[in-house]
Amino acid sequence: MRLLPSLKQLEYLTALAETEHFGKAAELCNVTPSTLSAGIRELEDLLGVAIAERTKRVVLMTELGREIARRANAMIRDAEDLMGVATAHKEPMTGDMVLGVIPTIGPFLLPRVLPRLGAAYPDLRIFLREERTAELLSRLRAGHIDAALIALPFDTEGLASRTLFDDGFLFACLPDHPLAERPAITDADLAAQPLLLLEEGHCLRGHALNACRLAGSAARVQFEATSIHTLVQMVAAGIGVTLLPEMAVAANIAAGTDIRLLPLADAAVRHIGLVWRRASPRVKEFELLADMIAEHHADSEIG
Amino acid sequence: MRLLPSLKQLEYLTALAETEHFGKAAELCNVTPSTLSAGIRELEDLLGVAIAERTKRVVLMTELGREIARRANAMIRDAEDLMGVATAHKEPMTGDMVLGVIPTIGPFLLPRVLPRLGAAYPDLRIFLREERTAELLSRLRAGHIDAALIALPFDTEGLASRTLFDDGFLFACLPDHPLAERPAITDADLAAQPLLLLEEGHCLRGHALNACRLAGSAARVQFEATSIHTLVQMVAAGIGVTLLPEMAVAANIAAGTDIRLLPLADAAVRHIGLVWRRASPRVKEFELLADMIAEHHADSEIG
DNA sequence: ATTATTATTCGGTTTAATCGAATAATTGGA
DNA sequence: TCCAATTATTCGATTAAACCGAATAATAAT
Repeated sequence: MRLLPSLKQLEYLTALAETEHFGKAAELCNVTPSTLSAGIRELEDLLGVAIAERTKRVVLMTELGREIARRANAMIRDAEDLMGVATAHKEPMTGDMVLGVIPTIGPFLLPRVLPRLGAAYPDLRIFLREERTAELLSRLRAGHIDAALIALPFDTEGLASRTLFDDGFLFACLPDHPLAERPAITDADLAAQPLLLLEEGHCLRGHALNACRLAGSAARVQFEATSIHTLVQMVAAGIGVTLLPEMAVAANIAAGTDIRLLPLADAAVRHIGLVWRRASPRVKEFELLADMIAEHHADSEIG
Repeated sequence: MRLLPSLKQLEYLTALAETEHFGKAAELCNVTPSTLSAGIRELEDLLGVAIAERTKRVVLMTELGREIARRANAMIRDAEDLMGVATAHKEPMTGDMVLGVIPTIGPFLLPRVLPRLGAAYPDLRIFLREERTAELLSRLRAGHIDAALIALPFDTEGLASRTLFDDGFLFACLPDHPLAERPAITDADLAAQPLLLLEEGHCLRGHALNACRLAGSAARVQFEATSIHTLVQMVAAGIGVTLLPEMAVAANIAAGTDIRLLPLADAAVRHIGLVWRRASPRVKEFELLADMIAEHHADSEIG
């Protein structure tokens, strides 16, 4: 049978690729430098190629060495996932789970979901990380977070995702605005309105523009806010109008202002979804988590 | 540092999952049953879960065991790929390469490309496998073939691909056909023609229909052939008309018949492409191969 | 030149892997 | 029901591998 490298050797390799220093790499692996050196040597013998040039005192990884280290990294992550499958199967919904969430969902959904989650699964510790979608997906792919709550559509190539529920938009303006007495706001109305939006990078910006079919006409945007709360303050101060997610309105984001909230004639939504790595060991748990959030939302719709 | 299973243990596991028999699995791994038994036991201890139920004399894999074996299989393939990266780097374009090709490309392209390839890389042995696209991609993903020559567009999700050149279509009919004297055939002409096509499963069928914007109207199809050669014979026998790939015409497929070949007014093409697994160790070689085929086609266009 | 740093080599020790024979468990047939 | 055949497992012994620590060699900085 063909010979394969050992995972231990691959760990040595990734440590060396990371540190470019035998001593530090050895420390990372909890072995002595001599052991690590021997391991790398074995690997080079096995592969028949040079992984690191060490003519001088400094270590320099070969281009090929980096490529192999990249694959080795992936394999080690796979091995950890494999271990995770077993532990997740033994005790589902226990231990630590790192959850990413975008800032236009987190503050409005999680305060009501997390208590319920904690009650249902007391041995599960949720760690939250609030970032924008692109950053979350990057961290997700790298294995730094287990799953992420984001708004779709978004490019989730290579990931698994599930839609939990839809989140609509409401038109927000002051009572003295020309549209303030309308029963509903049409696309045509919106097209004539300079909208206040979040700054570039927030998916809500694109989803809001998409909601009123204004994807191309970014030129109509007047000012940019850094958070939904800022957005509300700007509307309340009479600077302009905007579209707010129903989710944020339901969380009383406009409380304490005299902002009017009007429905849109042509219902448009963003889809709130949970995404995770396809090969994640905790797929079953994510399904449970998704169920719980979807149910929670259905409940709060009624109440 | 967290403990990981060894690749050897994972090999034992995959062998056991495959055979469901300790003795045969041991033979596959070239070890004694006792060794394999101990290895599986260690793995179970490490994971903390039962992989195989062996209360009776027969071995029954746990559902979880199968899932873990699936992952183990992928990891071992990754390890082999990693080894392959090194050997491919040492001596590119040598050794064995298994190439898949669809029947509507192979006979027309390869007879002229393979000699050139053999001359350029005398230490490379090409093994061909001629199947339809779906089968090829399935075998590609499973690692049974290294790369495949197919016609795009096709769903190549998760694979890497490169377009080599475009292959147009020609209208084929007998001299006594009403359209035989036209300088070019329009979409409207084609819409009024019942076409002869290949049987279901050949991508050429879809691509030809797509070439004349007839995707939906499969009802217009009269008879089905099992190969392009049959198709030509049917046209020559006066049964009907069809669309033939330029590539096949260039290979003199209609020689010896009095078939008229007319260009299409609205140029439509299929894209000939090479696909491979993204993680394949031979990516660099596939780029070389793709270059060679594309250059070959450009040359033969002129000549 | 000298010193500090760092990868490597070497000998010895500990640990792990593997084998072969014996054993236990189970099934199918006599 | 009991016997024979099959098959996984256990056990003891052997072999191979992993690892350490000290010594060494090579290099860069002072």
